[in-house]
Amino acid sequence: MPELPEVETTVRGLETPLLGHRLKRVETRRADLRRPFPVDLRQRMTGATVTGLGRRAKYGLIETDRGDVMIFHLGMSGRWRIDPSEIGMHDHLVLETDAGRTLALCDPRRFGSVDLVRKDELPDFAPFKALGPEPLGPGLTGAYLAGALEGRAAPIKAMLLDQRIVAGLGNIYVCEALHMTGIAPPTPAGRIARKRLDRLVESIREVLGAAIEAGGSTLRDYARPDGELGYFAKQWLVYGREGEACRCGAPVLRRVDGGRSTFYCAKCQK
DNA sequence: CATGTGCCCTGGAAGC
DNA sequence: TGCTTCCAGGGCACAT
Repeated sequence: MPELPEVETTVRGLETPLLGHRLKRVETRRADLRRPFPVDLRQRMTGATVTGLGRRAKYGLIETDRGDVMIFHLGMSGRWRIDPSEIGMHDHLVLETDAGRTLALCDPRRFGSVDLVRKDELPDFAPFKALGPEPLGPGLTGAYLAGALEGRAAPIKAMLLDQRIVAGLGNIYVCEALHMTGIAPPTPAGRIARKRLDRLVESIREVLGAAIEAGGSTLRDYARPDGELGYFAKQWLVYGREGEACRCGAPVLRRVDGGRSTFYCAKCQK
């Protein structure tokens, strides 16, 4: 379930096996995910040493001493398997380090992607060009949101999922943040009072922060035999809880907008 | 430009 | 048990 917190946790989990290590083997096991793997991926990554790991929105970044950055997106079903007992049919990219560790990018639905760009050309990487501010960074403020949403008639839920407004929010945490703030998902984005936007920003930070913390705990025990990164504990208040009681006692409802489920409480969210 | 819709792909869960 | 249907964390192309 890769949203921003899981990508962040994944990137942190890659530090130990990758940071400072030389890649002695880089193998793609098919030609593409959402789009083709870079044709020179193997050539440019083999023999390179990983000098840094990072994240931008829901993209993970792996930097090498050659000035390259491998950018991965986990799509809907992607995850890195660490030291898998065997390589499976959905392990589409496999890295082996000088320490003998194996990392497999597993993505059954193949909605993910892998790109390779020069570090100094990162700002020109097309998918990054239009991204809005990081939700956990200094760029996301009530004032910024007020400006970005001014005059917009679209539902606040759709606006928060738009990566050009805020980069990295996904369906789960948008539902959770709107619930925490008490804003109804269909509310026209441009008509939300500034004060509520301030609180929305706080909720976004709180919800993401808690999820990253939970992911961190998951990470600490992820050294299970299969070495897989685990899933986050499902501690959501509305997401995936249709029919259950909200904290207020009213039922959690589900509606579908643009083909995606929205979970909310009609009593808490106005 | 702003907004809404459909599709990419597979597997797991629920329904019958 | 076995078959069918529904559903899913994202992003993008395309129509209006």
